[in-house]
Amino acid sequence: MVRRTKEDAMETRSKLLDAAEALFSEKGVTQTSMMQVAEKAGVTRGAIYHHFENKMDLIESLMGRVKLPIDEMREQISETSEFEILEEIKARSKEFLARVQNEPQVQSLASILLHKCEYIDEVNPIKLRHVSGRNECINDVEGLFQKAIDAGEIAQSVNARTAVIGLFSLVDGLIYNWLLAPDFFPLVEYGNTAIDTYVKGLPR
Amino acid sequence: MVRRTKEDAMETRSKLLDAAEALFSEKGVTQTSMMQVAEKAGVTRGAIYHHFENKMDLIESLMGRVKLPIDEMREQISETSEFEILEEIKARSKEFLARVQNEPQVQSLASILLHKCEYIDEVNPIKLRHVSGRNECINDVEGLFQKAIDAGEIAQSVNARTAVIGLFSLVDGLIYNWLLAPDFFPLVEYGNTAIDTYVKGLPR
DNA sequence: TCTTTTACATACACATGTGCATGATTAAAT
DNA sequence: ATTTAATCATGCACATGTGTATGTAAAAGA
Repeated sequence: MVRRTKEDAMETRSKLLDAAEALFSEKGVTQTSMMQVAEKAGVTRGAIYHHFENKMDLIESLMGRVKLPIDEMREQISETSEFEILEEIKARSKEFLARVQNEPQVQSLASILLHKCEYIDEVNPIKLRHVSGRNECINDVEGLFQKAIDAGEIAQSVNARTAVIGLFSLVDGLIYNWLLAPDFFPLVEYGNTAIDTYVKGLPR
Repeated sequence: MVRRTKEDAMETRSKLLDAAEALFSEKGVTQTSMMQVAEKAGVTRGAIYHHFENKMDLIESLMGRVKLPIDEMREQISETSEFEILEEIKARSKEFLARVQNEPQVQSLASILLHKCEYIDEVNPIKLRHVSGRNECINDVEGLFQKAIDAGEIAQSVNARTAVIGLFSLVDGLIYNWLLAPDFFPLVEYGNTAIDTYVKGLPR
């Protein structure tokens, strides 16, 4: 194969990431070999090891090129207003579900994160990205809940941290179960109802 | 090694299952080799292939020897009463959480199911056990919610199926996140509050 | 134009895992 | 007491995957 231009190189890199993303989300991370990724991308293994150090590095690049819903949620929350905070929280949570359902790439990455990889040790970049992003977002939303408490939208008896973890678990669980069998229920429709139900159940 | 009695054989079989359970939940299914399982059990690979066909069969036996919370939930639901149905649902859900938190073996299996294996194809016995048990349980609890609607405990506007899926997703999400980092929050305490909040939010 | 470097392809060495066949010893059956 | 069969241990063949070293042709740089 001849040497390509720099733009061509970026294209092969992109094709490699696309191939890996598709194969990982379809067959699982450990069940996919570098050989298969290369074949799907139309190159040889040599190309992969030129662009990436190893499979771990490939995964990191794969996760890094997309802004996941959890990251977007944090940005939007930082510019939230002082009124109708609970409505804000609900809206952000619903957008989260919508992105997973409607954006194929987000769906693939979520599938990899939730079902197609093994969380082995703390060094695993997949787990790191998942957990760190989650923890920071939980802290942010906990702040929102506290503001809602201070503003009197919900009762003083509510513990902000408990409320966040319940909400996040609900969202995670919805996505988890939906990805397990997407035909089983409509994510956004059922999910939005569940979010409304949960928030409505918080003591006033 | 000398030939042992039949009881000894069952003990080695049991030791193999224990070793596999510990290693799988610790390092992941694919990252654990038959060699490592054998070593941990104090035997050689030959012993494994005498008792089990392959790794898949080993996993099936491992999952089969324990009654998971979801199975117990179904049994208890079948003998439920006609009154205070919502309380019944809440109680069963909380028991579910409590078993995961308090019983080490249940915790290990839940960890394997949620974090330490890859859901590849439909033939995978792990996925099969997880999904089939869940679907049947969801159907049962859906019946319970319908009874609660008919009994006037919650409004006619509630869709039983939507309500179940929300509740199950909440429970799954709580366990999922707790297993990810058990020190992050107390499962039973926060989980019970979340369950109460969700059920309380259902329209009356 | 000449040199260097990039972007891969090719090939090799090595490690690891699986499945099975075979062997050895003794409990269990007759 | 003899035979059978179970319970493992041992060893081999085979496949698969990884990482790297090397080769090569063209783009990039001087």
